Amino acid sequence: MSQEAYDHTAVESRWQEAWADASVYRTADDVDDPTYVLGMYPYPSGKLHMGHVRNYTITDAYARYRRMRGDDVLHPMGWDAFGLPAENAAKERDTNPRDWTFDCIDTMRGQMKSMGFGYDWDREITTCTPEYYEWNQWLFSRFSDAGLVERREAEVNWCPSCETVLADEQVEGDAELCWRCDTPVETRDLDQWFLKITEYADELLEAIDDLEGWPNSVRQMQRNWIGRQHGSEVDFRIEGHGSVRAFTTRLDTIHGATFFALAPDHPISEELAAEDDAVHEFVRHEADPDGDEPNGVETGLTATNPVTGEEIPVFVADFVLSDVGTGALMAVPAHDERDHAFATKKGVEIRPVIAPEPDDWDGETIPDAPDVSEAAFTDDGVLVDSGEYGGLDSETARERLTEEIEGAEESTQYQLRDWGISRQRYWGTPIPVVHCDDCGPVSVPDEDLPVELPEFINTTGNPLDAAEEWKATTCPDCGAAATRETDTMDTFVDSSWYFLRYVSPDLADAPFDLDRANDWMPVDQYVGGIEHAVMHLLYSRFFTKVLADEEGLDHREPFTNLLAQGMVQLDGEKMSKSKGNVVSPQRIVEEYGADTARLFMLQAAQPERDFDWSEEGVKSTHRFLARLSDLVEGYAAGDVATVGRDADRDTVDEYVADEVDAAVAIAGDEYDDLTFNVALREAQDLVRTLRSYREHAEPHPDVYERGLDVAVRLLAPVAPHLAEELWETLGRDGFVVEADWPSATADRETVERRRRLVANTREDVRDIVEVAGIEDPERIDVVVAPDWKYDALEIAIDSDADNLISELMQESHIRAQGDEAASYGQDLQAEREALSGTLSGDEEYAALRAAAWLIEREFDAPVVVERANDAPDDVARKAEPGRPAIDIAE
RNA sequence: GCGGGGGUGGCUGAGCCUGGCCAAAAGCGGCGGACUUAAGAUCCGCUCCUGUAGAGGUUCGAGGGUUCGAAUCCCUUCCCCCGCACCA
Repeated sequence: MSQEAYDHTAVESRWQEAWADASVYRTADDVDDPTYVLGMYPYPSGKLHMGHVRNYTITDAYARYRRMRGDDVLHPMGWDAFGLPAENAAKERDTNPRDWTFDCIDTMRGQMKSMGFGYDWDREITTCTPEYYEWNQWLFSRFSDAGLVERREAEVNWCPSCETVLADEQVEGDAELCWRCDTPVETRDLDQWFLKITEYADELLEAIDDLEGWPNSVRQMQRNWIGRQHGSEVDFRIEGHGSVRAFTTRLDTIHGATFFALAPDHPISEELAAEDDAVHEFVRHEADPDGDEPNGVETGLTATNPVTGEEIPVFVADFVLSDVGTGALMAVPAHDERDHAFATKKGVEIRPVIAPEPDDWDGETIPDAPDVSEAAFTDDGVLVDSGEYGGLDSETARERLTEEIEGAEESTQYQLRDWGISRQRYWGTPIPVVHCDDCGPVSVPDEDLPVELPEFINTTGNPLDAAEEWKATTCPDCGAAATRETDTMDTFVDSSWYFLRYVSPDLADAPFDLDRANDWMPVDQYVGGIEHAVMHLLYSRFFTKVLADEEGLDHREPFTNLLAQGMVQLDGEKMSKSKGNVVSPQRIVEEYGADTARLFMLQAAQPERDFDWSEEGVKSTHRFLARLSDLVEGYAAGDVATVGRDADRDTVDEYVADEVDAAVAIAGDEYDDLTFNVALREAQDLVRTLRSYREHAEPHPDVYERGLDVAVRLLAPVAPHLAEELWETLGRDGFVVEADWPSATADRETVERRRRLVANTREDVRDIVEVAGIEDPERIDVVVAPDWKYDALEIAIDSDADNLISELMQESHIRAQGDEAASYGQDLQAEREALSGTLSGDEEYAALRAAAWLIEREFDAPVVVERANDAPDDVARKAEPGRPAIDIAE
């Protein structure tokens, strides 16, 4: 047999063409409810990288597996084709974003095809085409109709280098750098378009609990991002400035409020800065919200505590953030760490008003106040020194105080902000609005959509601003001269509903076919990188909910199961161009073939874990495929000496047949769980078993051929080209991609017990041979326990009687064993709690006979497997269920 | 700080939810053997300690607990990674 690698290039291109010609990945519009398998569509940056390959290998393998299981499968692909890099690239290359993007798409589509990814390319979508972005505009108008669009001036993150607005999420790190170019981000006030995602904050938060197919980490990140907090708002009066509202989650601590603090950009701080030099100095120069130290300046004003009437000093402090709560807070240094630090620094009183609840608290006695001189006590407890509220527990006190303080009310705060979708860039969806001097901003009527992008103009600012002809239009309402909105949409708008477009990608009068979407959604299995845990996944959930409320979609969540795939690393480090440690998928495909790359990736680790790329591993995977190829081709070519097809099966044949069953039973479970690594190990082990079957025995053709056939099918989802080639070599009809998944006659528990029995018995023989120092065994007897012991074991497992022995003795055939039964009964009694089921005596006998050749081969001695009745008593006596007696003659 | 995930044999890493078949899968590395002129590849074993018949001992970050029985459940504690964070 040769160890030459098979010609992967020829094999792969041959089947890629055959699949395409036969449209095997096409999902017809009239299927009822296909299994929807989706990988996050890529930004067409130029070439596929290993992260893409891993992502799409996972979805492809799963899609193929589901298809073999008999499901209709929807497995589409598209392009997240708008975005800033295209503009930058166009400028660098003196071309335009459209041409550059489509070039990239062509390259990447070709790479995907060469990887053998089985997409329904008839459903391909490209977000930068008017046919797609028209529906972004249409949806914008629907959101607008539903009152979910707002235009307002907002302080935005502005990247001076990209000359664009960034979402909060696109600003990275404490240094606040642009996510694309690492330039420090500035702030600007601009009129911006917002989608009111906060209207859905409660549902987005609460529905996370039901997303049981999502990883906990992602669910938790979304909860944090939404950041809902229940508390109270309460008014403090500041002389000369009226009432100032503060939000607190700890209204129970209000008697301990010893100062009041305002954000540097709070309106009152601004007023004070105008008249007070110290405040001005602080607000304009000293305030450092990003620093670790809380800084502040005393204003000389006092605020009136609405409960106690006490006058407390007012500070302007940089640890107070204007976008948190109300931008003003009552500070309780005794019970808040940050307030404590500030009070210590400024010498403000620290007055404890909450004591830890005593262990034996009677619910009435007021405990002693805790010592808070060194650190705040931040837990809930019992109120002390709080007037009529003393002795209440924190929670009750909060409720009563909220009720009884004049003007106080319950309030819920969110960290989630409305989604600013305006971008001052060219390469995005034009926001479908016209600005009219008389009518203000007016939506472009649906019949005038899409508002298409004009030709690209190479300019430093926003090219749409420079497109004078395009900008000039008329007001849809009054017909007067008007100008177009020049902002484009954040590309996350595109990706918030693209999974719906695949359902009906060519539909001309709606974004998606509602009936079909209701049948086909949600996505059953979504796979992508963890970096989209918050933005893309949250926005998609938001869109889905709005479409459910406004457009009759029957689903409120887009993705049932989510897999966040791990990174492909090199020597423990993330691959990146800047580190120069990138492995090119292109090279791997050329050198080893797509099947090798796919198989290596999936068997290297569980899909959600990071793993190290290893050239050695790739080579070893490639050799495996070559061996498999040899094995199948050798058989097909008649090079394997087999027994006649009508020969009886001997024990080796039975063993191999059992192992084939075992592989099927285990691999199927593991594919279901997306633990490809385990499934593939099983398939690889099966190939190894078949090889040694060929080497050490004359295979039975039925058994051997079924083994090869099963191995090919188990590997088909991951190594589809070679599987297809070998499927044909075996003379099977049709495509393996359309073949049925193999079925097993044994369940997983049985095959695992069988394997364990065989493995334990083999180990025991080795132990004996070694420990007893047997040089050259002459004969090995393996004796399976008598049936009555299996019966006794079963009774013992089911029994809850105190006296097991008397229960056993009620069985006449056990009682008939006399002392032996009593002795075994005592053993069972002693291990009562630890007993577990085994195979039946007959099954054990069959399994051991089938495996006997392994022992024979290893020790070069005949092995006799027999039932207890046929063996000498002194040997048979030691046999127990799950543990045959072993007698070795020297 | 809060939240999430982890700490397992020389290394990587499964097992932990649903306690017992766990001295603990698999891979790598190492050792021995087969094949080969040789190397490579492949195949068969071994790889915590002790042991002349399948046994015993000590292990799963540390310490306690529950249980007939704990890598697995509970508590305390230390360390690592990820996300969020001067969030009122």
